[in-house]
Amino acid sequence: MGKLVTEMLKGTLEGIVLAILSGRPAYGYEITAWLREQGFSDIAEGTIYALLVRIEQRGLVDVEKVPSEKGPPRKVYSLNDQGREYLEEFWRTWSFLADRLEQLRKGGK
Amino acid sequence: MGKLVTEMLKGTLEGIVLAILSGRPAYGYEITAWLREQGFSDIAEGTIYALLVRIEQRGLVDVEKVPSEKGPPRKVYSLNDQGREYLEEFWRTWSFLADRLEQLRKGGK
DNA sequence: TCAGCTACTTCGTGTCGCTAGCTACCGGTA
DNA sequence: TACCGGTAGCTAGCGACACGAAGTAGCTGA
Repeated sequence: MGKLVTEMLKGTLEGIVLAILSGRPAYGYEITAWLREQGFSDIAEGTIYALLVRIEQRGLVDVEKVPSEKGPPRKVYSLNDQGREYLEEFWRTWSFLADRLEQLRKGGK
Repeated sequence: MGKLVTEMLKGTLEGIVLAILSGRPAYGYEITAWLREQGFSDIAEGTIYALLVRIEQRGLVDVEKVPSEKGPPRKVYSLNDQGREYLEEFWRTWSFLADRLEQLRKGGK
């Protein structure tokens, strides 16, 4: 993947992370690893941490510091009510966009 | 729509415009109007023109200046072979993203 | 004459992901 | 003991992109 996906991730990566957190609490390192497994081969570590800080400051997640057996303590994030609401708004916006795109793809060729 | 869609448009708006041009040649004012009809209520005019300049400089489109009955001459853009190739690459990237998102939406709740 | 539509251009701003670095804790190995 | 690699988080500077606001210019009709 290249620059194309990088640009597309702007705005969607946030929703992706919130969607992950809606399933289960998680910490940054874990999320990064999971994303890489899913094929987002070149998502930068720093990006995830910065994103987590952002959504924390917006009050979309709760944070708990949990000691790790191997390494420094983990910051475990979990989606709160406000975050869940925001996630739904995200899905609405995403559906809107995806619908237009799908129509364009069909009509365009 | 608000800031959410603005961020999501980064990277995708380019593909949207290219997809439009793959159906038929068009000029900026026309594209803006069409997008607004489609529900992209707050796409800024300046954004489209800047985008068109960008894809022209990358050699994805051919340009022809056509006089208008009412107003200054139109710059009509049409997708060339390079643009068509790029559009396919865009669709591949988009599919990848959309697939992950769809999976997340299903699994997440 | 001047408002209003058509059509394109440009500049400054904010957001976001990337790059590239850093700190710090732990285990195993040379 | 010294060092490396894996785990875990943080930060500063950068480039790309959409937005907002303003401007230029051509045409029509009141």
